[in-house]
Amino acid sequence: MATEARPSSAIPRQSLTSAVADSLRDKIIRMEIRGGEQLRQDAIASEFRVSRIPVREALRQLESEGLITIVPHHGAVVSSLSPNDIEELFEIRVLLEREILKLSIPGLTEANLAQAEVCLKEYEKGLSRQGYISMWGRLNWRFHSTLYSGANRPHFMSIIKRVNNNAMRYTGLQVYVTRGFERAKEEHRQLLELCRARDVAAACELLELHIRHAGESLKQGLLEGRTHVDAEQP
Amino acid sequence: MATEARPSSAIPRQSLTSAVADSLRDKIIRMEIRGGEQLRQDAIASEFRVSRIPVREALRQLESEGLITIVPHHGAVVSSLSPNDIEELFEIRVLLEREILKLSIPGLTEANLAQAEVCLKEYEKGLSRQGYISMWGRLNWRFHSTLYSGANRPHFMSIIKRVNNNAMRYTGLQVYVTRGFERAKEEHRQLLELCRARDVAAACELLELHIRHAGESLKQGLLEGRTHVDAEQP
DNA sequence: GAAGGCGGTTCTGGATACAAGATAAATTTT
DNA sequence: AAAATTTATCTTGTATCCAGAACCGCCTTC
Repeated sequence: MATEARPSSAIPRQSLTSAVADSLRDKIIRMEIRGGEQLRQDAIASEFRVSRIPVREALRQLESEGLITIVPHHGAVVSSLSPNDIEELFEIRVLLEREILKLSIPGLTEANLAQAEVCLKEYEKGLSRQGYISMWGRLNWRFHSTLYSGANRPHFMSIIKRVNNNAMRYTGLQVYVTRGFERAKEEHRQLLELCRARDVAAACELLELHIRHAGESLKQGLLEGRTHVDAEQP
Repeated sequence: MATEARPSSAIPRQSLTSAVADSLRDKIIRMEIRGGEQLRQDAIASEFRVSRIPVREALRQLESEGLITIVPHHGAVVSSLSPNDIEELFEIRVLLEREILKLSIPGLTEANLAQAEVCLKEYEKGLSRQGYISMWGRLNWRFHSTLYSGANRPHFMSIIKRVNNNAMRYTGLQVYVTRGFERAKEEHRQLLELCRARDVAAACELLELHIRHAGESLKQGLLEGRTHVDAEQP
């Protein structure tokens, strides 16, 4: 019987590997662990009060999600993205999310729209609190994915989620740097209204602008060196 | 057992985990392991003459690549795709590959074009042999990825590769069922010529048709239930 | 004094061993 | 004899342990 030795970072009931993976992913996305940082298996293991086995499996998973890079016999490093990478990720976002929104709008139910509305409402409350950046990222994803749910395209969603995960720590940053809350909020509301009106063309157009502009300003921020994101390696 | 190995080390070089992952991925794509089939850790481990640790890590990796599904305490199952899944994957392929081809053509070098030419030449030789289905898949990917290499978009490529991996076992099937070799070969040659002529619009158009038609006929094949093709098993 | 070996330390990679959950089978009970 | 329960067995999940590679400092040597 395993001692219920109150672990400091409590791991939920699922498999330890998944729990560790989720927790690490979260920390990376929240930028609690920065790009370029080394991930020591032993440190992570003892932090979560587990052995290194689940940690290693989690690292493998995160690697194939593109969040970290594993160099054989040297360890795992949180991958940091160059401005070019960022630009590319946002190109992909535009392409995929425009398409899925187009496919989704005809299938959106009232329940979906209401749920998106709830997300917007939660913005109001959550944004002033301390962890607002990560909160913003999470809400942002919930809002977008809700709008896409009418398409019923699980593979699309899986890829989009992955791309978003990779970009999210930087978008959070971008919002922080440019104080873009209000603008994003406004765009989201407009977007929801266009979806509600089933105006596919206008909604897709707005979404594209929304994503593209975010990408642009983020890339600018990176280029201006306002964050010491490591340069791309050889 | 495709492992040409002396007792001790079944897999040379790189980390065992990566090697196991590569080998398993290959077997799944070649349909040497069918959709729905259970993957027993112990069996895989003893097949490769390794312990279960690298196997488990490899399975995690394959899971996040979408090739298998891991059910906690129950094991890993090769995921099989429904006709709807297939259709969706091909939608994604059209979207991404059209875009990347557009981005790539201006940047294609003579070396790239020559390499694509080589792929086409190898078709001629390879296609009559026994393992032609997997050979076809591999060549197909090499040809396409060569044509996309001018875009310099690693993230695009990574996603496209992943989607292709998921669809590839079925495309092999489709080619087999419809005897589509000749048509595909012809389309590939046309595509190469259009790229050589830097005719972006026509090339993208042809690529879209190429992918879309493959998807359509494959979906048809699946719906007709002609899914039992014995892969090349000596 | 600088370059290059040389040993100790640390970390990752892999294997064996053990615990726990799940499935199948056999036994008991009604 | 059928259903339910318990037991047996198999498979997965996790921990502990060992081997080997990379890093660091020291020392030797030219």
